[in-house]
Amino acid sequence: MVPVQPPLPPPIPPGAVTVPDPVPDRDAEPAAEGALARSQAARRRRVLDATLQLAAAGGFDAVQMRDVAAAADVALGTVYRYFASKERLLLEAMAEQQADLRAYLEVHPPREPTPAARVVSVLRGANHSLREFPDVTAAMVRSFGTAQIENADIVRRVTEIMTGIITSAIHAPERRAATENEVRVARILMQVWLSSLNGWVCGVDGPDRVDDDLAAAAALLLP
Amino acid sequence: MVPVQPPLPPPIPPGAVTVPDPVPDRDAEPAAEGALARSQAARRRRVLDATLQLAAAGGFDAVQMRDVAAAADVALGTVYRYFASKERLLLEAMAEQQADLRAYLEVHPPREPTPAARVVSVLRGANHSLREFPDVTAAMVRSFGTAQIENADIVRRVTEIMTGIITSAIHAPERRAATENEVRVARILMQVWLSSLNGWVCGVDGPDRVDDDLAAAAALLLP
DNA sequence: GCGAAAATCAGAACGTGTTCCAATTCCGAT
DNA sequence: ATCGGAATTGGAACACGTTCTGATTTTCGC
Repeated sequence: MVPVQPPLPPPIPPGAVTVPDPVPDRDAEPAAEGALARSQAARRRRVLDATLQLAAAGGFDAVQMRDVAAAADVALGTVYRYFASKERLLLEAMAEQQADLRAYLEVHPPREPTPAARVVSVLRGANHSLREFPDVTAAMVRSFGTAQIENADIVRRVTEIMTGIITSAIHAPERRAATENEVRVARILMQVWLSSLNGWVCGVDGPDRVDDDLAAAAALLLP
Repeated sequence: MVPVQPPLPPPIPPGAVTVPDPVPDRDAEPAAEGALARSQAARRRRVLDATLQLAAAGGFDAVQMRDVAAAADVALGTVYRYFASKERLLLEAMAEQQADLRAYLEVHPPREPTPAARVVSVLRGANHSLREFPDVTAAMVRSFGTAQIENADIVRRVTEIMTGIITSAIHAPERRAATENEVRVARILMQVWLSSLNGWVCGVDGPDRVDDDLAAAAALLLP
């Protein structure tokens, strides 16, 4: 079992949190020009980094909005200008993490011969990374489980990314549209994944259970 | 599709909340004798009823501990003596609801000819009831999704009841031990169920999606 | 450069979950 | 009937997410 090396980004290299890269605010936006946009992107990034840093230390409860603001060197009100709630903040971080995983897998698709083996390989790799920062995972999964209507958009984005990752694994390395049935199976696997993660971060099951659940489901649902 | 009639208990007949039945505190405890135990059981019940009543009105946010205490005619501290947190309060209500469903199904097992059809029938019936009180469902599912380590026991209880309901449906009406494979399948279906409910209460999907997801999963996993 | 508009800041303030405490009431054994 | 201990009460107090406000700074079009 080759552990897919760096699927999820580490929650933060503990130094260098000031003035990171001037990426555009969200993925897919045409990179607004001025200095404002630049400093805003930097601020947003600092807030997200501070969030991950705090979550890595003590999980959901350690992500206190006043601390996030302080660590990001930003006023509390500014945090709320960028992220409408603590929940949203963590969900955006989760979406970013999943998007990073997807990007990584596009460069390093799984090589196993069968769909089931590929799916298991990808998800094991992801879980491996999640297990290295259990508190970050717990914070994100918990936010996911608490989600309200006002965050439906990010929740949807996260589930779509996860489903996309799984469908890609099903028919990787060939890149073609997924069949209707593949999408159904991928959705089920994503649901199993989320529920299983929830069971883990709640302390109901050990972390291995996540891998086991997914392996069992993949074996039953995929050739 | 015969909607299984009253699988989940209605959140409360809006009247008659004072001094309900003196059932023993939890299921399976030998009904302690004295007046103390009796009044305690009544108190506990009032608190749970008040919780459901408030949840039915406005969901998770409407269940405010001070209001629960007032509605149950009990001091705030007493609520916390019985339920260590708001989350726990809602999870215990959820466990009770699921236990009621299980009890109902023992009397009215599904009659369909195939395991898949029986499972779909049972879960559709349950969903039908859940949809009648969406705010109650949302409150419970949300508590489930937020669960912490200190509530691992109830979370486990709930998942076990749900899994048990599904395994029973798989091989109902004959009552025998479930095979290892049936348990695996039941667990996957339970996870799909929970995830799907989460998607519904988050506003990501419509309520029909829950039925659809379960039907699709059952079709893929069961004969 | 200059002025208007937007963004940010610092901090107060509010609501709700949770904890704590002193006073009181209730139960059960003597 | 009474005493001791446990349960309950009413309410204050605290923590943290969230909102609000007025002052200050930054950005951009002129």
